[in-house]
Amino acid sequence: MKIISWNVNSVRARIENIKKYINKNSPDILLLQEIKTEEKNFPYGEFKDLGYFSYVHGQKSYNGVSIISKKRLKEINTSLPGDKIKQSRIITTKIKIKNKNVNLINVYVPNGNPVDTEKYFYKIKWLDLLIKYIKKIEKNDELLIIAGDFNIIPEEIDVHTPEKYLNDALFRIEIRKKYREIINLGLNDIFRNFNKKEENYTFWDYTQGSWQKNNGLRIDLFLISNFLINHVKKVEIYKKERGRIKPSDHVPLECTFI
DNA sequence: ATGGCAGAACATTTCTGA
Repeated sequence: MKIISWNVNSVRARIENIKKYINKNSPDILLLQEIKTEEKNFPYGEFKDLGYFSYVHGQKSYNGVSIISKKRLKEINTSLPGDKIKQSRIITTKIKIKNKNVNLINVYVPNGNPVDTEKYFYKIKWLDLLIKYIKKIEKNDELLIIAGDFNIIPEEIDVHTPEKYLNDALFRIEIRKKYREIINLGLNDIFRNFNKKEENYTFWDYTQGSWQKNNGLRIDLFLISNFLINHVKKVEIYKKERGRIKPSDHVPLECTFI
């Protein structure tokens, strides 16, 4: 089963690229972030024509997440318990892997810049609530796949110029500590189980020729429960998507389960 | 150097993003 995570930076602006990607790669489930539209304007028909069901947590202009799936899904949830701001940043469902129930969580974590502003404090709060949510699921002995745009650079090798990001909301020590808290709950940045090398990025800024210079960031991640590690066949960053006409600034991250 | 580019909308300007 191939699950992919992709911050598309507007599902409507990206629809032709997404359709081409689906036709070529045939993922079972797509976790999309930054769809930038409300449900009423979501291109349900385009996905239906390709044989997919769409589950959407939309918002006008900003944010928005969705799950696109070949199979019909159940138990869709679109809220992060305790979040009072209610931006559209999470959508979850339950799937089966190796006959076990797995909570599949699609996230678009707040960016948090500029630091020490309301936006930054919201990011901290949101991560705290996510940690609580994970703990609750684990208390019930259930498995987890959390994927999406984390807006966190896990380590120095995940950014082209770490020294420039020391006081950035994506890389500040305080934020990386929150990230470590999540990892310490028994989750694994599964891309790193397959690839330890630097310069593996999932995002390149539109400006300053970042793509041409490979000035990227690795901020899109699959975090999975320990039990699931042995059931992952492959994890790949589908980098070529960034070189297309009218690309998103993020590329798909693919995780294939046996 | 807070710019650069891209997308959406109360749209020819402002906001958000990372």
